Amino acid sequence: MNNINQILFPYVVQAVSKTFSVELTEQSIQFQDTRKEFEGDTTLVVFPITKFVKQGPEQLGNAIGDYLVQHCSVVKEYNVVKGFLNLVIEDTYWLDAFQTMLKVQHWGREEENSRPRIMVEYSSPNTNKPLHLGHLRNNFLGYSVAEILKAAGHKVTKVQIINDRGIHICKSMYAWQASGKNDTPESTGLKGDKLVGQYYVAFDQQYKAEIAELIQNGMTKEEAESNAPSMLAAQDMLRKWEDGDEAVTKLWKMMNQWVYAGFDVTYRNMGVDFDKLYFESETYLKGKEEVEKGLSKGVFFKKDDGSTWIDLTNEGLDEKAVLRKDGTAMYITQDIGTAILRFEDFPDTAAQIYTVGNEQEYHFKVLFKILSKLGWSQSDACHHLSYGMVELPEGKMKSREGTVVDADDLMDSMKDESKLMAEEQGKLDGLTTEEKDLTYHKIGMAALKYFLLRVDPKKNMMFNPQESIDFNGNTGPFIQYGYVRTQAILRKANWNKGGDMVLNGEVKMGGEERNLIKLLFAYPQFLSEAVKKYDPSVMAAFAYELTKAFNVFYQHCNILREENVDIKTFRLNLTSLTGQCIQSSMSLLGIQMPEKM
RNA sequence: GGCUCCGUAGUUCAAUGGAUAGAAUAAGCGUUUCCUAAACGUUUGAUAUGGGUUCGAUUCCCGUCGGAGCUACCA
Repeated sequence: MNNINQILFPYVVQAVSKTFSVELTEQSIQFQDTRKEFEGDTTLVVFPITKFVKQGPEQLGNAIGDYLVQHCSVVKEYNVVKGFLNLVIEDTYWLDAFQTMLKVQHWGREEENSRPRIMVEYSSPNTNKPLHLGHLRNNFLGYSVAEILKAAGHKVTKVQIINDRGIHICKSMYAWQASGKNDTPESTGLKGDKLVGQYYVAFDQQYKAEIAELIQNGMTKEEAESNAPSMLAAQDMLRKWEDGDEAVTKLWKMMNQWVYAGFDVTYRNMGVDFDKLYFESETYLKGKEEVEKGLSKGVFFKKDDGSTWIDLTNEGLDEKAVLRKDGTAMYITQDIGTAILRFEDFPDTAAQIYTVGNEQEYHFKVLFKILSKLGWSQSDACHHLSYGMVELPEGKMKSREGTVVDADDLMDSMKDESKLMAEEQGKLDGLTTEEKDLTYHKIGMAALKYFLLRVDPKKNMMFNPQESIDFNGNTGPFIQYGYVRTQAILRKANWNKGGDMVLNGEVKMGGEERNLIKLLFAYPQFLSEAVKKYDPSVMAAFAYELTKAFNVFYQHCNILREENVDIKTFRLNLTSLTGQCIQSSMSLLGIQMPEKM
């Protein structure tokens, strides 16, 4: 409910109480924004009230409207269409609201650190494969939700779990060693993650070939899969790694370094960062400990074969294994360890948000239940920020079929495209090469980030490499362009931010200005909805609506050419605040604004 | 088999149970002697299907059809 509706609420209650002697419940008073084809700023839906008052909707609407115009000073006039009471609010109300917004330091945002700490986990890629399109959605989402929570006043810690342990790492290590080539990122000129990824693929190919051969020699598929020499060698490596074998550990460290160095480049390009990293190689033992503790408390139980389980059948879930019969840790074991370690590292953490694909919804249900049974009450507030897949026209991305869209390549091509377009327009003449380059980057990333974030996170989305990313319409660059316009005007006016706002009552607002003020005033409502739903697309929609409203205003109202000084000042202030809010809301999506484009 | 999610213009996305289902793009037409036309205006075009609840259903419930995912001592 926005501010104006909060003001109106008691008057509506009064109106019904005084005219009909009926006390309304809170639920029966429903406001919504007035549709633009009708006159008004806000609309009371009358239907729910007809249940309490025996009157036709139109009659009732008129009665309430009359009362509001007489008793509530902000209501200027009203009209009733069917069961909808459209209320026109006085201009002075909006002008006052505008003044209030100008006085606030960062309009729309809450005071920093005024709300409890929330930990946001995102990214957490497999170290064997370079980052791809799906990771981009993950990273942009996680980063954006963290920024949104911050803007809403939360302390935020951005974390990532590095999956640097397990058989998959050993596969690449084995393949690298077996090739005997001693390739390094330096010797090949490849990014470290790309190089290691190649060896992971090489392993897979060799493994497949071995299986085929073994099957031909009479083995069943299952036998072949577990007896292929390369797999045996990788498993042997894993054992050695767990025993702390020096040579294996050294190789593991070296190859992990390569991957991280490669990822760092990609992260910098993406514009995301982390406050703290957790390494699976360091937390899985913690997980085992916590499971042992839970076992003695009776949270878990052992089966005859020695494996450890939890029974969640009473919670509507299944039994779930948490330790193998040989006592080794599983995926969920290390997640338990990591979660608890984080609660211990940051005792003021109210909740953890996990940005992980929706195929793991079951996993997180189980994890949160386990944490709760282990006595971590914060787990009730924990949230799996589940997002849908990014699909290609040919279906799912499959590395085997070469349909993986590489994150680095995609970001580069976005930048190239924005460069092409900018050069065609020639509006960046006069900037240095570095400035131009930065601008291309900002525009390309805006197109990509906005494309991935404007969609409801939980839904699968379609990405067509050839057609999807646009620079016109409902896109990042469109919004950037709106911002650039605001800045161009302010530059020409020699506008100092926070310059004196001299508004006298004579200022007559047009519909364009009014709409802009209404939207700006709604910023906090959009933000709180984005927080509630952990949904950046809410902010994307806000930035887009705001930019559209500004463009209409720009098209229809003179700003610099306005002769009346009061109106000109008013419009410059409006331009300034709009620019500020566009920048602010887009920064919540991790999108930066260029000064020119 | 069981469970979860999804199905909206040609296409990509919107819509706390509310008004004539919004945008963008594509296609057509128009706007620049004037603050950046990556803009603005305008025309055409959609709720998979059958029931139910409701004053009112894209939204909630049930069935059918279609798509995705989960249901590992994998991660």
